[in-house]
This record gives sequence, structure tokens and C-alpha cells, in this order.
Amino acid sequence: MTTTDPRADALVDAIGRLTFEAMGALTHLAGELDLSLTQLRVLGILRDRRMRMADLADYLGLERSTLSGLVSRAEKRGLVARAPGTGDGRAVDVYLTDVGQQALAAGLRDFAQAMDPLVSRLDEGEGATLLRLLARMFPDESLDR
Amino acid sequence: MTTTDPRADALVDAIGRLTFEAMGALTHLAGELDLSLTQLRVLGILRDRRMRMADLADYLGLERSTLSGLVSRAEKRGLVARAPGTGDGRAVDVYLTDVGQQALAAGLRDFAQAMDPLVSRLDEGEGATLLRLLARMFPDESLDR
DNA sequence: CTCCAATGATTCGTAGTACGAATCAAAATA
DNA sequence: TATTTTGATTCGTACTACGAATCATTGGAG
Repeated sequence: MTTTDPRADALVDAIGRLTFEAMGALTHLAGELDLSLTQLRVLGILRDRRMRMADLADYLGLERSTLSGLVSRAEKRGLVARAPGTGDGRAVDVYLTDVGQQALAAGLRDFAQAMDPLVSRLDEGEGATLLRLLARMFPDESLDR
Repeated sequence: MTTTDPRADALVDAIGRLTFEAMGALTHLAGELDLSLTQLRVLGILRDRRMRMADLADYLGLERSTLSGLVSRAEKRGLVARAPGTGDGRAVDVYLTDVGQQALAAGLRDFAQAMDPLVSRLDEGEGATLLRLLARMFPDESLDR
């Protein structure tokens, strides 16, 4: 299963299709919650962790300067908060406020609902297998975040 | 496998994690190609089909007015083209130009490369199983788009 | 220890993105 | 035929995204 493998190409394609479907749902549901897709992504990433600006920007695939403004606006709305990072005097950590947690919870609910038509095409055994395979792709993270 | 099923929650979570990972990669690689994530999404959706503005907007989860400008700018850059829709005199179809096809091809290459670290954690059998399960979630579409 | 380059973050200017309201033409319905 | 609905666009406004410039802290090199 490597990049040059034609079998992997089909798999990457299928992952892409799922991703596109999910992005459509996320974009739509973010709009309902008065969030941009990017803001929703920020909330989702910060779900269970506190992160440095630079790491968050890398994870989002955005420039640091973009993230600065993004976090400032989210902070102004009370969704996230900043705190001086540990160790490095320059670093800044970001984390969800209670309001942010609640907004995320609403987003997660809507996302589950939006994905239901897809997920419900699988029976229990298939669902369990899919979950196991996806978990194998993220070995470093616990399964139930 | 329905929304209220706790087993489905874990699965939706895993799908969400994969989606977030893929979005980070897509955002980053879109930037490299001088495209926004949304523009890349447009190209990906139009990969093998011609679509009406309204349908494309729905698929993206965006307002029609947003899509108008988006397509206009993409058109100006030569990535897509408009044509009067069939049947309805008001409708407008959008489709990829050759330039758009090439930009998409570059994006697909980069995406495969970005997903490789994840995909390569699966052996061949697992990859085949995952592909089969994902294909089952999109029954109406051919497997090798 | 003292410079000095590298790093983490921010601000600024500019172009692109996204929304809703308003508008217009074609289509569907009464 | 008159009316409403639908597909698409334009406009104004706020947000998003980038790169360049800036500032402070850090970590080495000498």
C-alpha cells in the first residue's frame, strides 16, 4: 500500500470521495451554526487538547498569520481562549472555552446526523470492520476521542 | 447503524478524524497550487461530470450567490467554463477546462502522496476491505472515479 | 557572556471567500 | 393570462488567507 501502488490509488480515491462528502456536510452545518468551515475545524481539532498556534496552523494547513486573526475572532466570540504556552516564553496555547465546547457538541450532533445516510448503508459487522480499519490508520490516538 | 446507535457514534468519529486529516492535507496542497480549498473542491467535484450551479452549490454546502463569484473567478483563471444548461433556459452548467483537468490531476497526485502515510499503515488485505466498505457507502457511483 | 541567527507570534495591506438582500429572466402553476 | 416559483447573478459587508514586516524570546557560535 504505497503511493505508486495502483490498488492504493483506488483507495485514496474512495477516501477522497468520503472526504468531499463530509466537507459538504461540514460546510453546510457550519453555516447553520454561524461558523465558517475553518472555525469549525479549529473547534474540532481543539476538542480534547490544547495546542500551540504553530501546531494548530500546521494541522489546518494554514499560515500562522492566518491563524492569528482566526483565533482572535474566535476569541472575541468567546469560543476559544489563549494562554501563554508552557516552556517557551514566545509560545501561545489555544483551547476551547465552555461556549466553544457547546458549539462543537452541536456540530458533532449535526455531523453524525449528516453522515447517517452513508453510515446506515453498512450493517453492524461492516461498521465494526470499518471502524477497526480507520483506527489502524490512526494508531497514535485513542479510539473514542 | 443509525444515528442513535452508540456504535455508529464511534464510527462517525473515526470518519471525522479521517476527514479532518484529509482537509488539512487538501488545504495545504491547494495553497501550493495557488488554489483555495473551495476551488480545489470545485475541481474535484467536476472531475467527471458537468453540473448545474445550484447542484454544485448544494454539494459544496454553499449559497448560490457564493458559487457565482467562485465560478466567475475560476472561469477568469481558465479552470472551468460555463454553458447554458440543457432543458431549463435559466440553468447554467459548469465543467472543467483542460487547464482545470490538469490542475486537478496535480492535486490528486499530491493528495495521494499526502494520504500515503495513513494508507500505508494498512496491508493489502486491509486496504482491499476498506475500499470495499467505502464503495458500499457510495453505491450509486462507480468505484474508480 | 555577548552577539546574532532562528523561531513563535502578531500586525498590516491586499485579494479572495461567504452571506443575505435585491434583481432579472425563464418556468411552473393558478 | 397573471402569479408565483425557481435558477442565477450582482451588490455591500464581514471574514478568510497570504506574504512581508515587525517584535520578543530562544538557542547557539564565538
